[in-house]
This record gives sequence, structure tokens and C-alpha cells, in this order.
Amino acid sequence: MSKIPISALTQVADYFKVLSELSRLQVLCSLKTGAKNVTEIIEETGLGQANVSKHLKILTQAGIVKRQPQGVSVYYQITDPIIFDLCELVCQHLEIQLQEQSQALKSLDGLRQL
Amino acid sequence: MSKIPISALTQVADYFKVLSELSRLQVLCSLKTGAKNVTEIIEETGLGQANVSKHLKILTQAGIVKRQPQGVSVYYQITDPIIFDLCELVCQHLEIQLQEQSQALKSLDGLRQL
DNA sequence: TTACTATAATACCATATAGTAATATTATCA
DNA sequence: TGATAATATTACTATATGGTATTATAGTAA
Repeated sequence: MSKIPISALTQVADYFKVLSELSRLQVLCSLKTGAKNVTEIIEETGLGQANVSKHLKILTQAGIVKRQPQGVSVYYQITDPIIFDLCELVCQHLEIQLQEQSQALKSLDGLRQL
Repeated sequence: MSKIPISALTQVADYFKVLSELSRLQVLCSLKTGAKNVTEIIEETGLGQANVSKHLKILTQAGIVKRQPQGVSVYYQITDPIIFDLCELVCQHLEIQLQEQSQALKSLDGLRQL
């Protein structure tokens, strides 16, 4: 039997799912330097307006960003910088993989003749 | 302009995508205590054989688990325990959210009359 | 060889979702 | 009030993928 309840695992999976889309990561990256309104996010990411709006809703519902209406425009900002720790960890993993691939290629040096 | 190249972000998104499925997290959890063969994983997770096989392939291609044939059976084990750090971080985030929701409910105590 | 077991691959269906065009909403200003 | 700008929502299409039944492959033993 699994010690971890399915419901908890499901929540973790759902969280990862939010972070598993390129467009949403682009939006988050554009917010890394601070709060921005939707228009600024659209400009910085190059994504469509309806698309950005949809992704911002998903990010908001996940509790990753916070919505702050301000006059005509709406500002969004990251609520929990944990995302960047997550990305950092993943990048470390990817770097290690690249190093291993690189070393695997080096060990083929003897075949360089062709 | 975005400082982080799209290609790098895409790889990060792809990595999160691998972790964004309940079944795959179940498989990873079953491997947390050490290497297991496919039959054992099937028993522990309750997932279908073809399904587990498919998920193991995805996890292997992502470099998250390692495949080790041994006689008739094939053993899988986690190559990089970084996944559990990732899950730990996500759980922290989820806990914080629950605490905040809990406090929000407490602040409604005055309405308890009904 | 044949029979059996463990694992993988294939084909298919059903569902989820990213992107977008069009429309709706909301706030501000004249 | 009406006009305009910013944002959100809706409806739709196209694509991706999870699950599964089926078939294929590989290893082992008789």
C-alpha cells in the first residue's frame, strides 16, 4: 500500500501541471523582476491577449500569482518565489544530464577517425 | 526581451510535465524505498501493466529513473532524488495555502451564529 | 523445440487543453 | 451620457496524451 494518500499526490501533480507549460513559465519569468500589468506581460512574452489572460487565471487559481486591479489595468505579481527554487532544481538536473551526455561523447574519442 | 532562452524554458516545462501526472508520481513514490521490478510497481500502484510500462518509458527518457534488466524482469530505480526535493517544496507551498485558507475561515468566526 | 512469464510496443478511444477570434465587461475620461 | 482602453470570457478547433486491449518480444525452464 502507498503511504502517501492519492489526494495529496494529486495536488502535487496539479501544481506541477501548472508549471508544465512554456507559456506559463514565460509569464512567470516576466514577473520575476516585479509586478506587471497584463499589457506589459503581453509585450514581454509576445503571447496573445486572450491566451495570457487565460494563463494568468490558471496561475492565480493555483496561488502562484496575485491579482491586483489598479485603475483600468490589472497588476499581477508572484506570491511565492518557491517557483524559482523549483526551476533552479530542475536546471541542476538538466545540467547534470548534459554533463553526462558530454562525457559519454568524450569516451567515444577513439572513433574520431571517420 | 526575455533573458531566458525559450529552449531552456521548454526543457524545464517538459520536465515539470513528466511530474504532472498522478500515475507517474505514484510510480516514483513506489520507487522511493529502492529499486523495484515492473511487477512490483504494478502491485504497489494498482495501475495497469501497459500503463505502467508506458510511464516507465517516459520517466526513463526524462532521466528520472534508470532501467536495469535482470533475468526475466526489469528493475527500475530513481537516478536523481531531486524529485523528492521538488515535491517537498511543492508540499510546503500547498501547506502555506491551507494555513492561509484556514485563517481566512477563522476570521469569519463572527458569523458562526447560523 | 515448446511453454510460460515478464516486459514492451501498437492501435485505438476518450478526454483535456493550448491557442485564437469574437464578444463581454469594467474603468476612465470627455 | 458615450467613447475608448484594458482585461476577461466564450466558443471553437486542433493537438496531445492517459488508459487499455491486444499483440509482440525476450528470457527461462522443461
